[in-house]
Amino acid sequence: MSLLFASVVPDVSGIDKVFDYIVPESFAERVWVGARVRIDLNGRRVGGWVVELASVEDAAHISDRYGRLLPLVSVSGHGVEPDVVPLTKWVSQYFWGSWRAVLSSASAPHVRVRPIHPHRGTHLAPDDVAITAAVAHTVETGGGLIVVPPLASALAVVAEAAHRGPVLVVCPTLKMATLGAASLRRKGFTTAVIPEQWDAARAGVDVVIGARSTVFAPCALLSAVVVIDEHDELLHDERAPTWNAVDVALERARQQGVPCIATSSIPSASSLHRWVEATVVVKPEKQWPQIEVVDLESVPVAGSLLSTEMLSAVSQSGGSVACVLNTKGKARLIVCRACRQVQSCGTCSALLTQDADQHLVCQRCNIDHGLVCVSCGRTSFVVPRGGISHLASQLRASTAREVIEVSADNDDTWTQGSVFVGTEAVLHRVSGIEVVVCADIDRDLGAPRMTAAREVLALVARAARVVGDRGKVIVQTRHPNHPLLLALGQPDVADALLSWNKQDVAQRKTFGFPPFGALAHISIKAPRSVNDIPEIAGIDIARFEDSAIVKAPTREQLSEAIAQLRELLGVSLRVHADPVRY
DNA sequence: CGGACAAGCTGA
DNA sequence: CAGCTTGTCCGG
Repeated sequence: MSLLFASVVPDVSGIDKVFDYIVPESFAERVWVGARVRIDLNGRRVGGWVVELASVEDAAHISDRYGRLLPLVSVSGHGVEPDVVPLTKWVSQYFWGSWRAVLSSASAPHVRVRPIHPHRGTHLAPDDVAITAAVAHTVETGGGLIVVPPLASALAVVAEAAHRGPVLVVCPTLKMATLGAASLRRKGFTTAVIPEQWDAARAGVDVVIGARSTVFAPCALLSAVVVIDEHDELLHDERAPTWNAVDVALERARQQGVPCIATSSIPSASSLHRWVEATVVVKPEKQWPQIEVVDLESVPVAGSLLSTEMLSAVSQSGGSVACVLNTKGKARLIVCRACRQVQSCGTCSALLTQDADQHLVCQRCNIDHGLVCVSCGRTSFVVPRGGISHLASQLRASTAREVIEVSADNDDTWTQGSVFVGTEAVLHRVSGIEVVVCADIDRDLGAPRMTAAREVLALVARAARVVGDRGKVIVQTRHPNHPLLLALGQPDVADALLSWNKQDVAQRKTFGFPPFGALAHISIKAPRSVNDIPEIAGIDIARFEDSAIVKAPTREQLSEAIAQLRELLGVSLRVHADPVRY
């Protein structure tokens, strides 16, 4: 007689182990690897995923180890695709997180999956010669990077790949995926948008498309994986394990023996490094909008952000103009609405912040100053938004057009064709923008971290996409000789950016930063502290208040060090693989 | 995670 | 030393 056994990962946080169960004969037909099941665990009924099935032919060998096993309670239905289960395990190991968390991100939105008849679209003629050639080249070499600026070209890459068979497409946002799917359907492809159309994706369509967790979605007869805008930070999951959809897409493609194609207008350092031999730059007629780099030193009024270029763009453009002024990293002031007093700590004079209960607290000496103004005792405060209101009022004084401040607590419907002032979020919240002005890029460029220039580049690329190739981006700075800004000012921006990018990659090599070394951010909960981190040979540890950055020459060495720390610190240790900022 | 159990602390 | 808190281990 043969017996069936299932290894199950329980869906309980804090348990990162696999447990074995007997599969009752009545379930045997309905259990598969990846299925959601219910199990008895230590007297509790909990959910879980089957990660392995084994049948034992000879009952004589079973007695001891298997004699005490419990049966599965029930089979709930769909969880993870069987062929994706090994991928989820790889992700949990590579990014130092729990298997359970990855299985959870990779699971179908419902356990009930309705059967749908497979439907493939008709194969159509390719529509862009340059892109056809680029895709052919990357497919031949087993995968690669295609540098294409506009979203339409990225979708042409998807269309070209989809001519060859079903593709899985990972986008930074669901919004982009939905728009992309609509455009591909107009071209005659069948699509499934994840997570909504999970069932259709399993049954079979030309294009399975969605945000970052789509990298785990089903795709019948998968022939290629495509990642759009591979440089985008949104492809990183912020929750532990902090996996990155590009790395996961590559591993999925490797496991399933299909090519992985990434597209970007401003490739990340790791992709440029990884695909040195398989990078194709596609050059359509016009790819980037006009980019103007303005030297703020030449502004007539000292300290003002109102350059002649900005004002003439405001007066000449018929459509909306967005002025972006990031206030990231600047201290947020809390000001009394009544007496205008800036709230600061009486003991150490540090600026106060507000906690979840609106209490004014000093983070330096950890004192709760209560709910009232430290000066007049009233309870109503305002948080001035950095220089945004200031810039808006200056603009109002200089133009007849309507100037609107865009902020988080202000979500009116906008008048088209106005001038909008706000943080980077303006680019996502206003439509019909013709001109973007980055009013003071030095605030972003001067951020004290290795990735500052890349973040600026990502901002400019986002602005470029918002205005389209006939719009205009104005970048204002006091350091027009910064290599990145010099590149942005070149007539052939695409070319200049690519060489800036390669130079940046070379510079990272000399510092041993990713992709040439491995980084992790670790945080440590009480009762343990950063002082419990020992020195480890070959590992660079930068200690902060309750966290540390760990750097190693290779990922293997870093893995070893983290295993060692896990052993020592246990559950007090939380690991963030490949921090986006450092 | 949550229960079991062991070792440490307190008070009459 | 009962009764409680705190910490560590384990689950199939």
